[in-house]
Amino acid sequence: MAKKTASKSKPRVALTTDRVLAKAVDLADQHGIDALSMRKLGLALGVEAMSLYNHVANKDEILDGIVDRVVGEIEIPTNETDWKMAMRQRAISAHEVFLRHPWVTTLIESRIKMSPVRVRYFDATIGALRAGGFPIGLAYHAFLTLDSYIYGFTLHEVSWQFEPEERQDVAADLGSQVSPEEYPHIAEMMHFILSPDNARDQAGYVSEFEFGLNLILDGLEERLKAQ
Amino acid sequence: MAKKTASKSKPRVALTTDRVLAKAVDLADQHGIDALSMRKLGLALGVEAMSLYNHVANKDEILDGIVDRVVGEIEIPTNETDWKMAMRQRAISAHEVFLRHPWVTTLIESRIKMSPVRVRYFDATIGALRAGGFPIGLAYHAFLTLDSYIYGFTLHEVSWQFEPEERQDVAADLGSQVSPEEYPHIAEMMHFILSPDNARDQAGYVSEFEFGLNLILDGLEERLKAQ
DNA sequence: CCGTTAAACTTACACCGTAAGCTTTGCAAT
DNA sequence: ATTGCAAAGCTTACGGTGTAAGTTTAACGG
Repeated sequence: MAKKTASKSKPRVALTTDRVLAKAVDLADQHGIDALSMRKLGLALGVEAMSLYNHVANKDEILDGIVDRVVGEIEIPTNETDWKMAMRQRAISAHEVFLRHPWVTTLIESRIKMSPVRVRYFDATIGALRAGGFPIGLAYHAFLTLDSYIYGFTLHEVSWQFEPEERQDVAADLGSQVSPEEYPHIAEMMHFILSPDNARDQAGYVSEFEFGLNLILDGLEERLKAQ
Repeated sequence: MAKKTASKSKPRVALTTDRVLAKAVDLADQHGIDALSMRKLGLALGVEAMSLYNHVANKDEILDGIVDRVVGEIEIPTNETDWKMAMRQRAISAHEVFLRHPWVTTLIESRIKMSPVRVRYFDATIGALRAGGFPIGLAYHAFLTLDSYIYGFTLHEVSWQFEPEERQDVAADLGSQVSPEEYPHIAEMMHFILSPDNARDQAGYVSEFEFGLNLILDGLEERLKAQ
């Protein structure tokens, strides 16, 4: 009963790259990406910071890895539906995923490392457009336009997300700086945003996201027909 | 010749908040936003890091300040042209400014502090849309859609900007990972992007930016008519 | 039972933002 | 001209960061 089973105090549950990345996503989700440091990540895993380097090369690899994991959550277009439906589903899925992991939007564009996950995502998207009759040039433009909108909108959205009570403070702070005489249009817009008329569409930002999304999809359809 | 005019070695050219921010923009432009530290900024101004705190409260105030300066470079819509022209000019101006200061795109959405500069920018934009006949709700949606696209596209663009020789390496690296059999659409798209056919439109990304921009503007016009 | 080896830990370094306290500078009032 | 004082500089220090280098521990195959 000596060595083999002794000192059960530390079973050492075998760290893996996967467990490291999963915990990193957890921490980022809970405390924001800035709070993700090697020491804190180690702590959360019951390990010293330097031990992490046995499973990842450096912090950049962790950032690449967690972005990749999240991108993997986005539903990939299938060829079973028409291109417009496929693109809408993809956009909405991406939007949802990014809202679930708000820190990704600020990170994703700075992580240009290609990975199988992202390559597959790109390929499926372009493929759905090509299957819908888009020439390659138009498909490329369509992809760029859609993704720019998705990232841009979501980035905007997560940056301006406040807790309900916070929202009042922010509005008040803004209101104090913005005299309605000097900036009538801002005042009008703020009034509109905070009005029940606008709040009625329940999820708030959701319908706002879909406004631009539908607009772009309709526009693409037109460009496609004009070919 | 004693005290008063002696020791001319250090004229002490009087640091100001303005000089601090201007130099901060310079440093960010030259070496990226990550290289902007209080110590390096002080060094560039011939001053110790802590002296900066006599002119700015903290680093966040510097970040807010330099974003504000850059936003101030964007041309504000005037009421002399129709809304579509005004929006196009604003978008193109913003795009140019962001390319001049690539670090801003990653920073602007995390700096939600309102300032006179930004308030004026918002107000002028909404104002141009209202003057063009947009109801407030549609103006708000139009603003959100356009800005999402502008930020999203530019963010994408600055992240994927490479030096000419680098471009080859990246393409090669990507090519090695992407077998044309496995990912035919990616391969096709890469071929298209690198082809002279696409490179012909000189500035490359410019026409790509304007594709989506025109698409959105046309779509907004349609929505406006449908009112 | 022991040697190998993977994976943990420890220490150390250069950087970061900034709080607290000290020193110099230049102007205003005497 | 001298002095007083406030503004704006400097110095030191603390707790944080990523990670290079070296050391110890634990698990497993022979």
